[in-house]
Amino acid sequence: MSREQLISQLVDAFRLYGYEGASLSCLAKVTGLGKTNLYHYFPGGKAEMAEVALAHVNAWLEDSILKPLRSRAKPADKLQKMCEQVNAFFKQGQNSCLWAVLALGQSSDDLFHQQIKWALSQWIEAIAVVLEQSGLETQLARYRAEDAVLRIQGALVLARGLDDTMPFQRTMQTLPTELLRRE
Amino acid sequence: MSREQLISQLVDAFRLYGYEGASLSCLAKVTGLGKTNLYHYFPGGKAEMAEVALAHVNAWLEDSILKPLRSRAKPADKLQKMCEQVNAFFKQGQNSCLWAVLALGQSSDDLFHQQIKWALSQWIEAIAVVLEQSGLETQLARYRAEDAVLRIQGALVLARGLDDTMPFQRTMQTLPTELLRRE
DNA sequence: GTCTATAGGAAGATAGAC
DNA sequence: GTCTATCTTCCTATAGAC
Repeated sequence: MSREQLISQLVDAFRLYGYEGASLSCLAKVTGLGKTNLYHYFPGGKAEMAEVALAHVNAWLEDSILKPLRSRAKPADKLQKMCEQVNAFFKQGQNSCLWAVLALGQSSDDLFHQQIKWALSQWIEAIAVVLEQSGLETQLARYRAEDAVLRIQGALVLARGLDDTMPFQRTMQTLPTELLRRE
Repeated sequence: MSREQLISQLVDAFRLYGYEGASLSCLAKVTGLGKTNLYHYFPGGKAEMAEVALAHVNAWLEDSILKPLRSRAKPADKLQKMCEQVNAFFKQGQNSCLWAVLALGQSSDDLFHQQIKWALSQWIEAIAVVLEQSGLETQLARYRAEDAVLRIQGALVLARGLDDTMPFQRTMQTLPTELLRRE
């Protein structure tokens, strides 16, 4: 198994069970490796595993979301692409978001907070730029960009709370036009 | 200290540290009681403490949100009142939501899932009814009601992730008019 | 790299004195 | 009701053989 696959499994485990809930026995079972092996790959222990998982998600953001948003395509197309990528990454709403899980689960002064803050900020900023390109006023573009990320996060919470991914899927469908609407 | 105060402290502890993160030592410190005393009040242990905390939040929903929404006041006023209650309950976005913390932290087949699902469903349903009263078509009313709860949850996630409560406060301000808008 | 074995501590929970 | 003491289980982490 490649290191990429391994990290991907760690991501899945952490977003399913949370940081505290994902014990080493749990991580060992999920990955199929012994507890000891996990320390071989990640000498820093559980904290390093979570940081690597977080870095993996942040790399996904950079490659699959931010880069396309910064391309020279049309705003509507870029937002459309973004929603498709998000929909795929979160498996139509079945997966929860590692940022949210770690942000809600831990106290505020933790290891991961900076990485999470950076990722969310970058995402919002990138969307805001796209909305400005479409002709929206700066302040409104920023509000709408925050609203976009906020709705994605909320839809993922609702998916788990209601055990229903429909609100997430509808949000992904309507988001591009809602963001670009005049008024 | 009254039982109400005690339970309120448990709610605070669970939504701050999560279910796994809130150890008995932690709960003992937060409440000022010894670990043993907690078992005196809640023989069912930590699981019972979390269930009682959840029941407390659900009672808040019923009293402070659902009851007013079902009153005979004007739709716009009822939604306005709801946002004020939510804003106060979550301390302008500083507190996170126990439903979200428990829904994201645990695996899906857990003890609390039914209570959370019930609460979110009731809330959405109550908002949908209000929006219908205001003249919105049934299906659209339901979508917007889901969107309302979803945005509140997302705003609370963002507040913790970005360490910034502004998106939450703006959401609370604009939500009533956004929900009622014609289009 | 992958195992067994195990250390050291914190977890949830209980017994029983006062 | 509130304490001290204690039990068992599970946790993270390490040592060391193969």
